Amino acid sequence: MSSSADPTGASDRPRRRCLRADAERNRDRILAAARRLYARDGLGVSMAAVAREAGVGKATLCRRFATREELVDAVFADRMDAYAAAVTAALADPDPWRGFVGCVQAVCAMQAADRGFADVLTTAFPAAGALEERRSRAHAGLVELIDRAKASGHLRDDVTDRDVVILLMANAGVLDAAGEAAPDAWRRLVAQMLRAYAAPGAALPPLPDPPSPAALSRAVLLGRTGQAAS
Amino acid sequence: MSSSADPTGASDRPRRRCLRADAERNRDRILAAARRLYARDGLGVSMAAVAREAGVGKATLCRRFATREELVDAVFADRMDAYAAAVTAALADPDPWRGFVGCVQAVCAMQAADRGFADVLTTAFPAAGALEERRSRAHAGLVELIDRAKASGHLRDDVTDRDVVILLMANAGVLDAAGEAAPDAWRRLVAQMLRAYAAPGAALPPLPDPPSPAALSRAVLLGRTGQAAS
DNA sequence: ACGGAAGTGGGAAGGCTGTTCCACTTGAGT
DNA sequence: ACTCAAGTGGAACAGCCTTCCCACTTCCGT
Repeated sequence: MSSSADPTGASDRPRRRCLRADAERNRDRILAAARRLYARDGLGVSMAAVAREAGVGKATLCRRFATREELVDAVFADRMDAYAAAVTAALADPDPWRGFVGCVQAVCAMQAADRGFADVLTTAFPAAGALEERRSRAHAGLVELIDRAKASGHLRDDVTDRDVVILLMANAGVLDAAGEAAPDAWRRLVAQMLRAYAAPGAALPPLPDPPSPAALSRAVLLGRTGQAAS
Repeated sequence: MSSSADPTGASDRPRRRCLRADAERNRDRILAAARRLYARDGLGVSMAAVAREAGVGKATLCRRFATREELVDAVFADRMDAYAAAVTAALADPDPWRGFVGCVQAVCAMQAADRGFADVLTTAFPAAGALEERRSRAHAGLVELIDRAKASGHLRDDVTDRDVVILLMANAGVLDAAGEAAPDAWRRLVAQMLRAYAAPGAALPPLPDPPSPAALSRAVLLGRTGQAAS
């Protein structure tokens, strides 16, 4: 034990110092299963369902991730990185307004592609370490992006980063309510919102068509997929 | 029995022909309790909790309202009437654009005042008879209101009734995510959205201040009150 | 190859939910 | 007043979730 190379990394990490090979494999299976279920059904999925999907016992899941928060934290770390990357890419755009528009669209698209991520973006957990740290880093970039877009004159002066946070919350609501019956409703929301943000004269992407009346009323009639509100 | 006056009305109604006095009282207590709980916590409240709050047995509740849908239908009938009334009042305004703005604000305020109603507006139940009928009537008025506002030149031509439905969904999402930490965040969303709807030159209400960064991040950190998403 | 420790699954316990049944109470008509 | 059906609450049931424990398996270092 003293001469081993400790292949997985530092041994001074408080928990999960060095997992056995099969345990590591199970951990990955759990993460993959959770990612799949969360993306489809949101964060409400039960721990038991994740264990079932992963093909491991409930005890295994509970030991590896003591709380749902820990699991969520591990599952969405890379998604949060993608968020930060989108902000960084937008900052690299020579046209700040175009960067801002693309960034907002990209993040909202990420929410649409992953219901769990939509929840995560607007619902953090107090103790969620890694996730929270990444989010705040991305947020700082967003503030910078907004400042530059304002300076360019294409983003209205009274728009703030909180407006974007509110948009993310709103988008989550649309995704939740529209569900699969009107999977593109969110695009309409985002386009309208960008129109509100834009200073007169700023270039705007074309407004996508709204969902058909039938699709939207089907969405309303079907209601939120699971939980019937709550 | 043959000569009784049947005080409550027609005896040919399929269900609930004529409740005994104490039963009627219990029914009212159930409705009041449900109204209270739904307004505070949304439609996710369990039937058992409603029965507990009303001080009646679970069986009584289940007999009176066989399904959650039936209960919701009865509870929100009057709220839906208020919605229809808001549309009617807006139609009576000589300035269609002002009527439209006031109506949107009023309905979103109703959502904010009653989380259950916010859910109901975007989540109908297939068999919800009375409620659904009222909603569609109100919606017809909304379409009329939109047409008039467009004709007045103050509402953009490409805005449709589906945009308003999407706004209601979005608003529900903001209320859900912002919770009590940022109880006015929805006003900002609605104001921005109206800015997007407005044709150049249309009069707009002043943009309310966004929530403080602290309040909003507290909201994000606290997360959705109950159910943790889904 | 082998022994010990790390890791495993399933079952038990305890908590929710919604539903159904049944012995008792109570209101209302005569 | 008296009676009987309408109405009641609580117990019992089935189903889900989470948590914990324990006997068994599997890996890993020597």
